[in-house]
Amino acid sequence: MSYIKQLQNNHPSQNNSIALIDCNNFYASCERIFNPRLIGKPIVVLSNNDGCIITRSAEAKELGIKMGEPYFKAKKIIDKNNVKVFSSNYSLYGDISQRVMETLARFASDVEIYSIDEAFLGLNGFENYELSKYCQYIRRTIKQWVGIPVSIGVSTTKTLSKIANNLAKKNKKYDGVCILKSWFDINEALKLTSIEDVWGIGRRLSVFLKKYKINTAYDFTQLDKGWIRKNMGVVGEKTFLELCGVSCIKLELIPSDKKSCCVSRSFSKPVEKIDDLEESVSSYGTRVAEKIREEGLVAESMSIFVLTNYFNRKEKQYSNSIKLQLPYPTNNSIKIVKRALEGIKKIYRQGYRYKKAGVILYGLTKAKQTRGLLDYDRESSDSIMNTLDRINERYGSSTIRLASEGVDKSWSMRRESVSPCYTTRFDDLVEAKLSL
DNA sequence: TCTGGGGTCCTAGGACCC
DNA sequence: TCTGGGGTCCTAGGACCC
Repeated sequence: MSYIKQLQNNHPSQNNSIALIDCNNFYASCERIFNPRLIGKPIVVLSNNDGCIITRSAEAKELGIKMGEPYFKAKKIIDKNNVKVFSSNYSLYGDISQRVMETLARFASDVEIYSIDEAFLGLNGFENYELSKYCQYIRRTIKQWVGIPVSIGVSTTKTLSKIANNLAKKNKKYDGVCILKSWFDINEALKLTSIEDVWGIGRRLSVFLKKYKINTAYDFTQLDKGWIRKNMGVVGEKTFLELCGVSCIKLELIPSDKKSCCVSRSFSKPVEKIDDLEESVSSYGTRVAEKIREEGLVAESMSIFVLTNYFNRKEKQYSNSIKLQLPYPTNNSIKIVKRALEGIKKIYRQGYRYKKAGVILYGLTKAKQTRGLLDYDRESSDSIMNTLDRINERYGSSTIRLASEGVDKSWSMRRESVSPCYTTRFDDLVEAKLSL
C-alpha cells in the first residue's frame, strides 16, 4: 500500500487550513492601477536592463509570449499586437505590495509574507462553506482597497495550497478561490498537476522524475518514501510528505534576518576597462551597504564577482569571484567599497568584454549585537553613514556619493519604458499628471 | 545590437584532528 | 609487501524559489 493511502486511511479528515494568496500577474496589475485604460489590453513588464519578460497580463499570455523570454526575441509579436511594454519599477511594486500585505493582515493573525506578491495565511476554525465565503471577501477587499486582483488556494499544507492556488488561477469555475480539503478533491487536483508545477520540484528534478514516468504530482505520491529520500534528499522527502498531507513546512510568522545581501547588475553594453568595472563595483558596494544599514545589520565578509556574456558563444568567456574578509563586522560604505576595489583589481583580466558584476555581503548580524574590540571608530562611522543616508533620502539617492562611483556611468543599466513612481515620489506624480 | 536579480537550503568533499 | 579510520567543521557549488 502506498504511503499516501496509509495516511488517508488513518487520517480521514484534517483541520489545518493554510491559504496562499497570490496576486495575479502582479507587476502588470500594478501598472494598471494607475493606467486603467490598459485593463483588458496586453501588457508585459521587463526585467532589469530591459532584458527578459518577467510578467505578462492574461492577454499577453494568450498571444503566446513566454515567461522569461528575452525581450528582443518577443519584440515582433509585441509590436504587431500593440502590447504595452514597461521596464520594471520596483519602488512602485514594493509600495503596492505593502498595501496588499497590510490589508491581508486584517483577515488573519497568522500571516507569512512569502514574496513580493504572495502570502500564506493561517485560516483555522472555519467550516468549508464559510471558508470559501471568507476567501471571496478577502479577494473583494484587496481589489477594492488596493486595486489588485488575487487568487486564493486553501489546503492542509503549504505545498498543497500552492496547488490549490494554481487551480484557482487556471480554472475559471473556481472564481479565484479553490479549497482542497477532502482526500477526493486533493487526489483529483494532484492528478491534474504536472510534476514540474509542484512547488519544490524544479527543472532538473522534473527531468529526472520524468525518466521514471512520474508525470504528475499524483504519480509522485505513489512512490516509495525511501527511494525519494535516497534520490532526492531531504528536500524531496519534504515535498512528498507535504503532498501526502503531512505538514513539514511551517508558517514563518516572524521574518528572519537576512544571512546574505547582494547587489548585482548587467551592464547596458559590454565593459572592457577596469575603470568602468571599478565604478560599477563602487556603486554596487555603496548600494548593498545602504541596504544592510536599512535593516540594522553589519557584514563579516563579502565577495565580488565579474562575468562575461555566456550567451555569446563567439566571444571568449571569463568569470571569477573573490571572497574578502572585512576587518570587523561593518556596514560602512567606505570600508566595503575599499575592499571591493582591492578585490576587483585581483580578479580583473584584460581583454574580455564583461557583462555583469556584483557585490555580496555575508555573515550578516544585528549591528547592536556585535561590538568587537577592533571597531574603535564605530560611533563616528555610524554617524557619518547616518548623515549620508539622511541626505540621500531627502534629496534623492546618490546626492552624496563616493568619488569612485564615477559620474556619467555609461555602463549603467537600460530602463527605457519605466512608469512614474506614482506612490512614492511627488515629482514623478506631477510629471505623470502633466503628461495625461 | 539586445538574454534579470536576489535570496535560501542542502550536500559532497576536502581539511583537519585525534 | 604492508601506509588507519572516524568524526567534525567548513565551503563551494548546485538546486530551488519568486
